[in-house]
Amino acid sequence: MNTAPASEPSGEPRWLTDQEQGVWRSYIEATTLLEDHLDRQLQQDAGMPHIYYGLLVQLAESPRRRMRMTELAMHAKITRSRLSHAVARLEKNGWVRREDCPSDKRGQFAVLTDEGYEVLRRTAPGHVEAVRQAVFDRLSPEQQKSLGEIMRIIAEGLQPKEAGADLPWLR
Amino acid sequence: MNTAPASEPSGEPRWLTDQEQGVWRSYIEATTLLEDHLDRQLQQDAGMPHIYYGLLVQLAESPRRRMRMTELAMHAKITRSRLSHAVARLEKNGWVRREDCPSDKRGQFAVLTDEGYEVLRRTAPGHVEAVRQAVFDRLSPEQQKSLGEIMRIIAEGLQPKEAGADLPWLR
DNA sequence: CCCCACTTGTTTAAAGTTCAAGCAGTGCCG
DNA sequence: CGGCACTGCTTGAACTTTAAACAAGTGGGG
Repeated sequence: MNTAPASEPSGEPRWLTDQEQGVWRSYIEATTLLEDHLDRQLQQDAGMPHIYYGLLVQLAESPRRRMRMTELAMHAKITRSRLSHAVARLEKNGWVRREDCPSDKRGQFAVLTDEGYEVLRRTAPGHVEAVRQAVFDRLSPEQQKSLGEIMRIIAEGLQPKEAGADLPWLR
Repeated sequence: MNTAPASEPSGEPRWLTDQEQGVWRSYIEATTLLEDHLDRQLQQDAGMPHIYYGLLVQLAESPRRRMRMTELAMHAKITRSRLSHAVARLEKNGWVRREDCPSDKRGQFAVLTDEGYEVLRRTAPGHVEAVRQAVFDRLSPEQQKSLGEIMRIIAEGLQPKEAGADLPWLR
Protein backbone atom coordinates (compact mmCIF):
# COMPACT_ATOMS: atom_id res chain seq x y z
CA MET A 1 0.00 0.00 0.00
CA ASN A 2 2.55 2.57 1.07
CA THR A 3 5.89 2.93 -0.54
CA ALA A 4 6.86 4.32 2.82
CA PRO A 5 5.72 1.90 5.56
CA ALA A 6 3.97 3.61 8.44
CA SER A 7 6.23 2.09 11.01
CA GLU A 8 9.53 3.17 9.47
CA PRO A 9 9.40 5.89 6.88
CA SER A 10 11.94 5.64 4.10
CA GLY A 11 12.91 9.03 2.71
CA GLU A 12 11.09 12.31 2.87
CA PRO A 13 7.32 11.83 2.64
CA ARG A 14 5.68 13.64 -0.28
CA TRP A 15 3.48 16.00 1.70
CA LEU A 16 0.46 17.63 0.17
CA THR A 17 0.92 21.15 -1.11
CA ASP A 18 -1.25 23.88 0.37
CA GLN A 19 -3.46 23.72 -2.66
CA GLU A 20 -3.82 19.96 -2.47
CA GLN A 21 -4.62 20.20 1.22
CA GLY A 22 -7.36 22.67 0.44
CA VAL A 23 -8.83 20.40 -2.18
CA TRP A 24 -8.65 17.43 0.14
CA ARG A 25 -10.26 19.25 3.01
CA SER A 26 -13.10 20.37 0.76
CA TYR A 27 -13.52 16.84 -0.49
CA ILE A 28 -13.80 15.46 3.04
CA GLU A 29 -16.22 18.17 4.10
CA ALA A 30 -18.44 17.86 1.08
CA THR A 31 -18.65 14.08 1.12
CA THR A 32 -19.24 13.98 4.88
CA LEU A 33 -21.97 16.59 4.74
CA LEU A 34 -23.60 15.12 1.68
CA GLU A 35 -23.68 11.60 3.04
CA ASP A 36 -25.18 12.82 6.29
CA HIS A 37 -27.68 14.91 4.43
CA LEU A 38 -28.88 12.13 2.15
CA ASP A 39 -28.90 9.55 4.92
CA ARG A 40 -31.10 11.81 6.97
CA GLN A 41 -33.37 12.61 4.08
CA LEU A 42 -33.92 8.97 3.24
CA GLN A 43 -34.20 7.88 6.84
CA GLN A 44 -36.98 10.43 7.14
CA ASP A 45 -38.84 9.70 3.94
CA ALA A 46 -38.10 6.04 3.32
CA GLY A 47 -37.04 4.68 6.70
CA MET A 48 -33.65 3.44 5.57
CA PRO A 49 -30.12 4.71 5.06
CA HIS A 50 -28.79 5.67 1.67
CA ILE A 51 -26.95 2.45 0.97
CA TYR A 52 -30.03 0.33 1.61
CA TYR A 53 -31.98 2.50 -0.76
CA GLY A 54 -29.29 1.93 -3.36
CA LEU A 55 -29.75 -1.81 -2.99
CA LEU A 56 -33.45 -1.55 -3.73
CA VAL A 57 -32.74 0.62 -6.77
CA GLN A 58 -30.25 -1.89 -8.09
CA LEU A 59 -32.76 -4.70 -7.67
CA ALA A 60 -35.49 -2.70 -9.35
CA GLU A 61 -33.26 -2.21 -12.39
CA SER A 62 -32.34 -5.88 -12.63
CA PRO A 63 -34.08 -8.54 -14.72
CA ARG A 64 -36.92 -10.11 -12.74
CA ARG A 65 -36.04 -7.67 -9.93
CA ARG A 66 -33.56 -10.10 -8.46
CA MET A 67 -29.84 -10.49 -8.12
CA ARG A 68 -27.38 -12.93 -6.61
CA MET A 69 -26.00 -11.78 -3.28
CA THR A 70 -22.38 -11.60 -4.35
CA GLU A 71 -23.20 -9.79 -7.55
CA LEU A 72 -25.34 -7.29 -5.68
CA ALA A 73 -22.59 -6.72 -3.16
CA MET A 74 -20.10 -6.02 -5.90
CA HIS A 75 -22.37 -3.59 -7.67
CA ALA A 76 -22.97 -1.73 -4.43
CA LYS A 77 -19.28 -1.79 -3.54
CA ILE A 78 -19.86 -3.38 -0.15
CA THR A 79 -18.79 -6.63 1.50
CA ARG A 80 -20.94 -9.75 1.38
CA SER A 81 -21.17 -9.64 5.14
CA ARG A 82 -22.56 -6.17 5.12
CA LEU A 83 -25.02 -7.10 2.43
CA SER A 84 -26.13 -10.11 4.41
CA HIS A 85 -27.05 -7.92 7.35
CA ALA A 86 -28.66 -5.32 5.14
CA VAL A 87 -30.83 -7.83 3.33
CA ALA A 88 -31.84 -9.38 6.64
CA ARG A 89 -33.08 -5.98 7.72
CA LEU A 90 -34.82 -5.23 4.43
CA GLU A 91 -36.43 -8.67 4.57
CA LYS A 92 -37.79 -7.88 8.00
CA ASN A 93 -39.31 -4.75 6.45
CA GLY A 94 -40.91 -6.85 3.77
CA TRP A 95 -39.15 -5.00 0.97
CA VAL A 96 -36.89 -7.82 -0.12
CA ARG A 97 -37.29 -11.57 -0.12
CA ARG A 98 -34.66 -14.29 -0.41
CA GLU A 99 -34.90 -17.10 -2.91
CA ASP A 100 -32.72 -20.15 -3.34
CA CYS A 101 -30.77 -20.49 -6.53
CA PRO A 102 -31.84 -23.67 -8.31
CA SER A 103 -28.51 -24.27 -10.02
CA ASP A 104 -26.25 -23.64 -7.05
CA LYS A 105 -27.47 -24.68 -3.66
CA ARG A 106 -25.14 -22.23 -1.93
CA GLY A 107 -26.59 -19.35 -3.87
CA GLN A 108 -29.28 -16.92 -2.83
CA PHE A 109 -31.21 -14.36 -4.79
CA ALA A 110 -32.30 -11.12 -3.23
CA VAL A 111 -35.67 -10.28 -4.75
CA LEU A 112 -37.44 -6.93 -4.58
CA THR A 113 -41.01 -7.42 -3.35
CA ASP A 114 -44.00 -5.47 -4.62
CA GLU A 115 -44.02 -3.67 -1.32
CA GLY A 116 -40.35 -2.78 -1.81
CA TYR A 117 -41.05 -1.52 -5.28
CA GLU A 118 -43.86 0.60 -3.93
CA VAL A 119 -41.58 2.21 -1.35
CA LEU A 120 -39.18 3.05 -4.14
CA ARG A 121 -41.88 4.52 -6.34
CA ARG A 122 -43.09 6.68 -3.50
CA THR A 123 -39.73 7.97 -2.32
CA ALA A 124 -37.66 8.19 -5.49
CA PRO A 125 -38.85 11.65 -6.54
CA GLY A 126 -37.97 13.14 -3.18
CA HIS A 127 -34.57 11.56 -3.19
CA VAL A 128 -33.78 12.68 -6.71
CA GLU A 129 -34.85 16.15 -5.77
CA ALA A 130 -32.53 16.13 -2.77
CA VAL A 131 -29.61 15.04 -4.94
CA ARG A 132 -30.46 17.70 -7.46
CA GLN A 133 -30.63 20.48 -4.91
CA ALA A 134 -27.41 19.45 -3.23
CA VAL A 135 -25.36 18.74 -6.33
CA PHE A 136 -26.56 19.19 -9.88
CA ASP A 137 -28.44 22.44 -9.47
CA ARG A 138 -25.28 24.02 -8.11
CA LEU A 139 -22.88 22.92 -10.82
CA SER A 140 -22.42 24.15 -14.37
CA PRO A 141 -22.64 21.58 -17.15
CA GLU A 142 -18.86 21.68 -17.47
CA GLN A 143 -18.45 21.05 -13.76
CA GLN A 144 -20.86 18.14 -13.91
CA LYS A 145 -18.90 16.62 -16.74
CA SER A 146 -15.66 17.21 -14.93
CA LEU A 147 -17.01 15.67 -11.74
CA GLY A 148 -18.03 12.57 -13.62
CA GLU A 149 -14.61 12.15 -15.17
CA ILE A 150 -12.80 12.69 -11.91
CA MET A 151 -14.95 10.28 -9.96
CA ARG A 152 -14.64 7.64 -12.65
CA ILE A 153 -10.88 7.91 -12.46
CA ILE A 154 -10.80 7.59 -8.69
CA ALA A 155 -13.25 4.70 -8.63
CA GLU A 156 -11.34 2.91 -11.33
CA GLY A 157 -8.12 3.08 -9.37
CA LEU A 158 -9.77 1.58 -6.33
CA GLN A 159 -11.82 -1.10 -8.04
CA PRO A 160 -11.85 -4.68 -6.69
CA LYS A 161 -8.79 -6.85 -7.02
CA GLU A 162 -6.77 -3.82 -6.15
CA ALA A 163 -4.94 -6.09 -3.79
CA GLY A 164 -1.68 -6.54 -5.59
CA ALA A 165 -2.69 -3.98 -8.16
CA ASP A 166 -0.29 -1.48 -6.72
CA LEU A 167 2.35 -4.13 -6.21
CA PRO A 168 2.50 -5.46 -9.77
CA TRP A 169 6.05 -6.69 -9.36
CA LEU A 170 4.85 -9.22 -6.79
CA ARG A 171 2.41 -10.97 -9.04
CA MET B 1 -36.60 19.67 1.87
CA ASN B 2 -38.50 18.38 -1.15
CA THR B 3 -40.66 20.59 -3.24
CA ALA B 4 -42.44 17.33 -3.95
CA PRO B 5 -43.19 15.60 -0.64
CA ALA B 6 -42.27 11.93 -0.61
CA SER B 7 -45.72 10.85 0.42
CA GLU B 8 -47.68 12.63 -2.32
CA PRO B 9 -45.73 13.85 -5.31
CA SER B 10 -46.94 17.07 -6.85
CA GLY B 11 -46.24 17.28 -10.56
CA GLU B 12 -43.71 15.41 -12.64
CA PRO B 13 -40.48 14.81 -10.71
CA ARG B 14 -37.36 16.17 -12.38
CA TRP B 15 -35.56 12.89 -13.01
CA LEU B 16 -31.86 12.75 -13.61
CA THR B 17 -30.73 12.59 -17.21
CA ASP B 18 -28.66 9.62 -18.31
CA GLN B 19 -25.57 11.72 -18.08
CA GLU B 20 -26.42 12.93 -14.59
CA GLN B 21 -27.14 9.39 -13.51
CA GLY B 22 -23.74 8.35 -14.76
CA VAL B 23 -22.05 11.14 -12.85
CA TRP B 24 -23.98 10.31 -9.72
CA ARG B 25 -23.23 6.63 -9.93
CA SER B 26 -19.55 7.37 -10.32
CA TYR B 27 -19.67 9.73 -7.38
CA ILE B 28 -21.24 7.11 -5.14
CA GLU B 29 -18.82 4.44 -6.25
CA ALA B 30 -15.75 6.58 -5.87
CA THR B 31 -16.65 7.96 -2.44
CA THR B 32 -17.71 4.56 -1.14
CA LEU B 33 -14.55 2.87 -2.35
CA LEU B 34 -12.28 5.67 -1.20
CA GLU B 35 -13.77 5.85 2.26
CA ASP B 36 -13.46 2.11 2.67
CA HIS B 37 -9.94 2.19 1.36
CA LEU B 38 -8.75 4.93 3.68
CA ASP B 39 -10.58 3.54 6.68
CA ARG B 40 -8.90 0.22 6.13
CA GLN B 41 -5.51 1.78 5.58
CA LEU B 42 -5.69 3.80 8.77
CA GLN B 43 -7.21 0.99 10.78
CA GLN B 44 -4.22 -1.09 9.72
CA ASP B 45 -1.49 1.46 10.26
CA ALA B 46 -2.87 3.65 13.02
CA GLY B 47 -5.53 1.55 14.69
CA MET B 48 -8.37 3.99 14.13
CA PRO B 49 -10.87 4.95 11.47
CA HIS B 50 -10.38 7.93 9.20
CA ILE B 51 -12.62 10.29 11.08
CA TYR B 52 -10.79 9.69 14.36
CA TYR B 53 -7.52 10.36 12.61
CA GLY B 54 -8.96 13.63 11.35
CA LEU B 55 -9.74 14.62 14.91
CA LEU B 56 -6.15 14.11 15.97
CA VAL B 57 -4.93 16.12 12.98
CA GLN B 58 -7.27 18.95 13.83
CA LEU B 59 -6.04 18.99 17.42
CA ALA B 60 -2.41 18.88 16.32
CA GLU B 61 -2.96 21.97 14.19
CA SER B 62 -4.68 23.89 16.96
CA PRO B 63 -3.05 26.29 19.42
CA ARG B 64 -1.83 24.38 22.47
CA ARG B 65 -3.06 21.21 20.74
CA ARG B 66 -6.48 21.59 22.24
CA MET B 67 -9.98 22.50 21.20
CA ARG B 68 -13.39 22.83 22.75
CA MET B 69 -15.63 19.86 22.10
CA THR B 70 -18.30 21.75 20.20
CA GLU B 71 -15.79 23.60 18.07
CA LEU B 72 -14.01 20.37 17.23
CA ALA B 73 -17.28 18.74 16.31
CA MET B 74 -18.13 21.58 13.98
CA HIS B 75 -14.76 21.49 12.27
CA ALA B 76 -15.05 17.75 11.75
CA LYS B 77 -18.67 18.08 10.57
CA ILE B 78 -19.97 15.58 13.09
CA THR B 79 -22.48 15.76 15.94
CA ARG B 80 -21.41 16.48 19.49
CA SER B 81 -22.72 13.09 20.49
CA ARG B 82 -20.53 11.31 18.01
CA LEU B 83 -17.54 13.33 19.11
CA SER B 84 -18.23 12.47 22.70
CA HIS B 85 -18.07 8.77 21.97
CA ALA B 86 -15.05 9.21 19.74
CA VAL B 87 -13.08 11.16 22.31
CA ALA B 88 -13.97 8.58 24.93
CA ARG B 89 -12.36 5.95 22.75
CA LEU B 90 -9.30 8.05 21.92
CA GLU B 91 -8.94 8.82 25.60
CA LYS B 92 -8.90 5.12 26.37
CA ASN B 93 -6.08 4.82 23.83
CA GLY B 94 -4.19 7.56 25.61
CA TRP B 95 -4.07 9.75 22.52
CA VAL B 96 -6.38 12.44 23.79
CA ARG B 97 -7.05 13.79 27.23
CA ARG B 98 -9.96 15.86 28.48
CA GLU B 99 -9.49 19.08 30.38
CA ASP B 100 -12.05 21.25 32.07
CA CYS B 101 -12.54 24.74 30.76
CA PRO B 102 -11.71 27.20 33.53
CA SER B 103 -14.08 29.91 32.35
CA ASP B 104 -17.10 27.73 31.69
CA LYS B 105 -17.62 24.76 33.94
CA ARG B 106 -19.78 23.03 31.36
CA GLY B 107 -16.98 23.20 28.82
CA GLN B 108 -14.40 20.56 28.01
CA PHE B 109 -11.22 20.71 26.03
CA ALA B 110 -10.01 17.76 24.03
CA VAL B 111 -6.23 17.81 24.26
CA LEU B 112 -3.82 15.84 22.07
CA THR B 113 -1.36 13.94 24.26
CA ASP B 114 2.29 13.44 23.40
CA GLU B 115 1.47 9.85 22.70
CA GLY B 116 -1.26 10.96 20.33
CA TYR B 117 1.11 13.31 18.58
CA GLU B 118 3.58 10.50 18.21
CA VAL B 119 1.01 8.27 16.57
CA LEU B 120 0.29 11.05 14.14
CA ARG B 121 3.95 11.64 13.37
CA ARG B 122 4.42 7.96 12.70
CA THR B 123 1.37 7.38 10.52
CA ALA B 124 0.91 10.65 8.66
CA PRO B 125 3.35 9.87 5.83
CA GLY B 126 1.63 6.59 5.04
CA HIS B 127 -1.76 8.21 5.06
CA VAL B 128 -0.70 11.07 2.83
CA GLU B 129 0.81 8.57 0.45
CA ALA B 130 -2.44 6.63 0.34
CA VAL B 131 -4.40 9.77 -0.46
CA ARG B 132 -1.89 10.70 -3.12
CA GLN B 133 -2.01 7.33 -4.81
CA ALA B 134 -5.78 7.17 -4.76
CA VAL B 135 -6.49 10.74 -5.79
CA PHE B 136 -3.86 13.33 -6.61
CA ASP B 137 -1.48 11.16 -8.58
CA ARG B 138 -4.34 10.25 -10.90
CA LEU B 139 -5.63 13.75 -11.61
CA SER B 140 -4.26 16.48 -13.82
CA PRO B 141 -3.66 19.88 -12.21
CA GLU B 142 -6.79 21.21 -13.91
CA GLN B 143 -8.83 18.32 -12.55
CA GLN B 144 -7.48 18.90 -9.07
CA LYS B 145 -8.45 22.53 -9.28
CA SER B 146 -11.84 21.63 -10.62
CA LEU B 147 -12.41 19.05 -7.90
CA GLY B 148 -11.62 21.63 -5.27
CA GLU B 149 -14.08 24.13 -6.69
CA ILE B 150 -16.83 21.57 -7.05
CA MET B 151 -16.44 20.22 -3.54
CA ARG B 152 -16.36 23.69 -2.08
CA ILE B 153 -19.64 24.47 -3.80
CA ILE B 154 -21.32 21.32 -2.57
CA ALA B 155 -20.03 21.72 0.98
CA GLU B 156 -21.11 25.33 1.04
CA GLY B 157 -24.65 24.44 0.11
CA LEU B 158 -24.87 21.92 2.90
CA GLN B 159 -23.16 23.90 5.63
CA PRO B 160 -24.69 24.17 9.14
CA LYS B 161 -27.97 25.93 9.70
CA GLU B 162 -29.17 24.62 6.40
CA ALA B 163 -32.43 23.94 8.15
CA GLY B 164 -34.64 26.62 6.69
CA ALA B 165 -31.99 27.57 4.20
CA ASP B 166 -33.92 25.93 1.43
CA LEU B 167 -37.22 27.31 2.69
CA PRO B 168 -36.36 31.00 2.76
CA TRP B 169 -39.99 31.98 2.39
CA LEU B 170 -40.74 30.51 5.78
CA ARG B 171 -38.24 32.52 7.71
C1' DC C 1 -14.90 -41.79 -5.93
C1' DC C 2 -12.37 -38.85 -2.70
C1' DC C 3 -9.78 -35.09 -1.34
C1' DC C 4 -8.90 -30.36 -1.10
C1' DA C 5 -8.94 -25.74 -2.43
C1' DC C 6 -12.10 -22.43 -3.46
C1' DT C 7 -16.71 -20.01 -3.59
C1' DT C 8 -21.11 -18.50 -1.42
C1' DG C 9 -23.25 -16.69 2.08
C1' DT C 10 -24.14 -16.34 7.13
C1' DT C 11 -22.94 -15.68 11.91
C1' DT C 12 -20.74 -13.79 16.00
C1' DA C 13 -18.83 -10.27 18.74
C1' DA C 14 -16.81 -5.91 18.99
C1' DA C 15 -16.64 -1.28 17.36
C1' DG C 16 -18.89 2.82 15.58
C1' DT C 17 -23.05 5.78 14.81
C1' DT C 18 -27.47 7.78 15.81
C1' DC C 19 -31.30 9.49 18.31
C1' DA C 20 -33.63 11.06 22.15
C1' DA C 21 -33.24 12.07 26.74
C1' DG C 22 -30.82 14.03 30.46
C1' DC C 23 -27.78 16.80 33.72
C1' DA C 24 -25.29 20.65 34.93
C1' DG C 25 -23.98 25.36 34.23
C1' DT C 26 -24.92 29.98 32.21
C1' DG C 27 -27.05 34.23 31.69
C1' DC C 28 -30.82 37.20 31.22
C1' DC C 29 -35.07 39.30 32.70
C1' DG C 30 -37.96 40.77 35.99
C1' DC D 1 -31.96 36.72 43.62
C1' DG D 2 -35.20 33.44 41.50
C1' DG D 3 -36.97 31.56 37.76
C1' DC D 4 -36.34 29.95 33.00
C1' DA D 5 -34.75 29.23 28.53
C1' DC D 6 -30.69 27.98 26.57
C1' DT D 7 -25.91 25.96 25.96
C1' DG D 8 -22.36 22.25 26.43
C1' DC D 9 -21.66 17.89 26.79
C1' DT D 10 -22.73 12.97 28.12
C1' DT D 11 -25.39 8.82 28.30
C1' DG D 12 -27.93 4.57 26.95
C1' DA D 13 -30.39 1.92 23.75
C1' DA D 14 -31.07 0.62 19.09
C1' DC D 15 -29.01 -0.04 14.95
C1' DT D 16 -25.20 -0.53 11.38
C1' DT D 17 -20.67 -1.90 10.12
C1' DT D 18 -16.52 -4.64 10.41
C1' DA D 19 -13.44 -8.60 10.93
C1' DA D 20 -12.90 -13.17 11.60
C1' DA D 21 -14.55 -17.61 11.72
C1' DC D 22 -17.75 -20.80 10.06
C1' DA D 23 -21.02 -24.06 7.45
C1' DA D 24 -22.24 -25.73 3.21
C1' DG D 25 -21.64 -26.59 -1.67
C1' DT D 26 -18.80 -26.83 -5.93
C1' DG D 27 -15.43 -28.66 -8.90
C1' DG D 28 -11.02 -30.24 -10.42
C1' DG D 29 -7.34 -33.52 -9.85
C1' DG D 30 -5.58 -37.94 -8.53
